[in-house]
Amino acid sequence: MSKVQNIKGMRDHLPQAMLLRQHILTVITRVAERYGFEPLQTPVVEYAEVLEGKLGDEEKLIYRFEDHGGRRLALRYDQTVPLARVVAQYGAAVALPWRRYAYGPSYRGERPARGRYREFYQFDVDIVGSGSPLADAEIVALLTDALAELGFPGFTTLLNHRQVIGGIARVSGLDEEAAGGVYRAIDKFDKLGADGVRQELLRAGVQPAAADHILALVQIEGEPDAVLAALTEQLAGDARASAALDNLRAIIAGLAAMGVPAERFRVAPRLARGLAYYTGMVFETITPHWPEGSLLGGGRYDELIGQFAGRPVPTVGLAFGIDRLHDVMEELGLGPRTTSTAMAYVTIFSAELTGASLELARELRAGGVNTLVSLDPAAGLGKQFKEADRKGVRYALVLGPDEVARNEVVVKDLRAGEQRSVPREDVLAALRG
RNA sequence: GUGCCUGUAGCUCAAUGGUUAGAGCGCCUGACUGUGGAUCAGGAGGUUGUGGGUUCGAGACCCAUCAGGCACCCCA
Repeated sequence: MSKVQNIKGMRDHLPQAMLLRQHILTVITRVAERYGFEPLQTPVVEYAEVLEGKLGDEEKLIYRFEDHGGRRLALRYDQTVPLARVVAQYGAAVALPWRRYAYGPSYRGERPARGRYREFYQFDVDIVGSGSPLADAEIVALLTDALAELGFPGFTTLLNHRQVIGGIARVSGLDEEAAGGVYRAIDKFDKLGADGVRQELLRAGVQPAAADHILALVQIEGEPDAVLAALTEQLAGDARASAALDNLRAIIAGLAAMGVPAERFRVAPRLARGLAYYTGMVFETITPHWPEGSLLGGGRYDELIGQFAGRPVPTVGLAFGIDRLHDVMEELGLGPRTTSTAMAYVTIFSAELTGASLELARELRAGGVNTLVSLDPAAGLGKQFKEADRKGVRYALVLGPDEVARNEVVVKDLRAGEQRSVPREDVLAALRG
């Protein structure tokens, strides 16, 4: 193919997009480190068998290939399985509990759509080696802080537990085998409504009475305590579900104690989530501004790492979908509208004064001011101002013969359209002020 | 992976199967004094996503392919 083109479902991020993405990354990193999380980076490529057998149905989406030596390799599907590999591989070198964050691309061979790509970036935070409900709560508290700091309006985290869903299926007379289709049907509640889900359930082979029972349970809404109380009553006969509800109660108590506002989370028995490795609490964060999917999701997976390590390592974590956060923020006009990394543009008045301008630029940079300098001494000031303006730089500086003679610099605020002459030694202060 | 829709200038879009495919915005040059935006005058920019086919004639119709969007599926 001679065509100049990028791969389907994989995007180039031009400077304006990158500046917003970096802002998102900076905010989330700051929040994660505020909670004491530590960075980890792993390769994009893993041995195929590392990824296989952990993802259930989704395994067909893994990109696989052979290297020059005939080894079966795969592009990572997420950053959770690589984390499990690392924990198993380095043993006591990582002290548990371990709070880890990781940022990078993952790959899934899906049909691309809005907010969904074949190469996509996730920011993962996980707490490895703790089964405490405080760990679950901390993950949710962290994401709430991060989204609030990014300026997201009206987001809510829906909480559920794998064994609550399991209990609903069991109490309705279904075996674990039939439960898969039930989960998928339940998960579509917001999209299909009660009648639609009922039809799906019947299609999955659920008896009408059982379907009605499931629907009744799944539709329980209200304050977390009230929802939990109602579910406790309905699922009293199921020991695992009862334990799960106690677990959710402890997590919610933790959230309150950590200062997470009550309007930021709800208990939603209809939340299912697809990834096969979740074992405990599951959650996803939604916003009315992104109706077709979640901003991020996660949960507790107590057995995945054990598959590698040979010992139980309870873990809870989440993945921020950076591409989605970016798309939503762009649509809502959130975040900085920066188009340049530079704050100042130093013009060059003439070939003879090139040295003076470069010297000024060097001083500004030494003083911590991001500075762009003209590359064309032959260009008129008008053209240079235009370049500065187009780049979105706020200040243009002029150092002509008059300024040199008076040891001054003209500082022009391109946004305000005003300019003034300041003594050379005050330029840094003028730009910072 | 399945179905539907779309692809024309850097961007947003025009053009009944019929001359040399147009407009707005943007871009470049100049009017402009040592100065961006505003105004005016010029200018550049297209193998109509790509490859086949039908036709006297295709941007338009057909097939394939690539890319994007929507609905499934699933998910970040």
